Amino acid sequence: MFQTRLSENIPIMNPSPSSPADSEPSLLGPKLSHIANFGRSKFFHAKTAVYSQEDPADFSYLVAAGMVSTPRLTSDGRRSIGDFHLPGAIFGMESGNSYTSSAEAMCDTLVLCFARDRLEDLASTDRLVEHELFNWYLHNSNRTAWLMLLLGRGSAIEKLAYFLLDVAKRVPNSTRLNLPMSRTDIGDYLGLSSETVSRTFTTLRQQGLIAIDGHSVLLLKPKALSILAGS
Amino acid sequence: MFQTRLSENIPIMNPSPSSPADSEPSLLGPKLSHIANFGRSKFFHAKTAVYSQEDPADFSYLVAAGMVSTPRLTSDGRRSIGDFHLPGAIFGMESGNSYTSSAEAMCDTLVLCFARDRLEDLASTDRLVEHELFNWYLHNSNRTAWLMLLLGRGSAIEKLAYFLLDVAKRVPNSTRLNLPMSRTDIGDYLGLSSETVSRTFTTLRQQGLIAIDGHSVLLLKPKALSILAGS
DNA sequence: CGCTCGATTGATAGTGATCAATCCGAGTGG
DNA sequence: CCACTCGGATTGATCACTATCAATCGAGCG
Repeated sequence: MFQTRLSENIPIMNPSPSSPADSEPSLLGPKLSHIANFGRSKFFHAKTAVYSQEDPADFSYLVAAGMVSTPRLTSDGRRSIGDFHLPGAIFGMESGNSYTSSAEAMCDTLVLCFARDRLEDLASTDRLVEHELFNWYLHNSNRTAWLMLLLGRGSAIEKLAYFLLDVAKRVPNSTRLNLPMSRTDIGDYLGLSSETVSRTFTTLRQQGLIAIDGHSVLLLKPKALSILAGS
Repeated sequence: MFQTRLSENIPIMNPSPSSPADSEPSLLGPKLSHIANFGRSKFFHAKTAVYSQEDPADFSYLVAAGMVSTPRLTSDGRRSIGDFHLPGAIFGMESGNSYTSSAEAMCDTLVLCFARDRLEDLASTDRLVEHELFNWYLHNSNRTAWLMLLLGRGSAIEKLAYFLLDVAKRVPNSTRLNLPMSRTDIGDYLGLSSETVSRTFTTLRQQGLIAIDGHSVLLLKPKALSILAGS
């Protein structure tokens, strides 16, 4: 039984609604609802690993509820988080035979699991699967392009403003965000030290743009934040 | 006639060799040789635009010879180059209806051109096309993940060492690289100012790792460079 | 020959990393 | 129920790196 307390404010993905294939792309990104039909659900407690870097990449995953991060370690000990995957996001697809990052549940998390060869077969035979996957990748490459600009050129405050708005965009109806990850995790995502993340949060709080209560962040002035974020 | 002087040392893509579909992925990345059969060739002189940011994204492109950069401008005037596309690379695929970056030929460049709807039809009907496209995207998301780590955490010298090796990896048999782009372009790719790029080049030269002659760079100690790049 | 644009080099300042010292909250055991 | 502990968060002080401003150089070109 999966009756575990899921992190509040992390919405459950709407379970495979019979929506038409070419529904307009929502703010949450292209839906993977058709693909979802073929997954096997699997539950992970907070702070447990879904898989580890270098493991054979035999499965891909779709987040149904919760949050998964994909941290990557370099030989010299530096750490980078590829993304924080929210409900509706797919992760764990690799071009090589082993995972190039690990994946861990940030909070209690439910995922759908796909055997790699089976998903490849599906994509070859089921046009809808292929379509959803490809749309997802196109959408994501767009997101990462802006993130790269931010990583290379953005200041700490711009990075954090962007981060908050980006998360807000991906969870529906929410100016109150639950951020179960640590400051270090956010820093490893944005290319900042945990101290700078902390300092920048307080700056935003002092400017009245956000309110912080533990791991819950209230966006008080989203418009001002989006000006800071530069779009 | 396209008998124009192409930038030296920028190799022509091997024109659709009748290699099997599942040939091992080379260092240059997955081949798009099957897709190439369906493109219409088009030539661009150095420093001319293939398309502009905001234009309707009706075509995708495959580089046959030369080099194309995809710079992106923010509302506040900052600039970021998504990638330098070398022979064999595909660019201009968008999830939305308009290009989110522009594209310009760095040197005299030959591309193959694909109408968007036609390529989508092809991907739906031709399994090989779908396979090549998807492999290409998986391969690329891997590359961008490492680039993001570099952008967020790397020092100027690490970034430049990585950049040189990355280009070298994508052109065959070459420790002598032709870099037709400006220092500013390299900086906008790596998140550095043009001055820092220049200074870092001289540092690498003074350390005997590279030799510079105009826009041609000779990699004298690739091994030392790869240690610097951290992989 | 002189113009122009990019590259290089120099000097300075700003931003964020780093090192270090509390602080806080949750979990633990008495 | 309360002291204790431990990991993460916050705040402070300092330093290194790179952006920025500025000057010079050099090559290509009219």
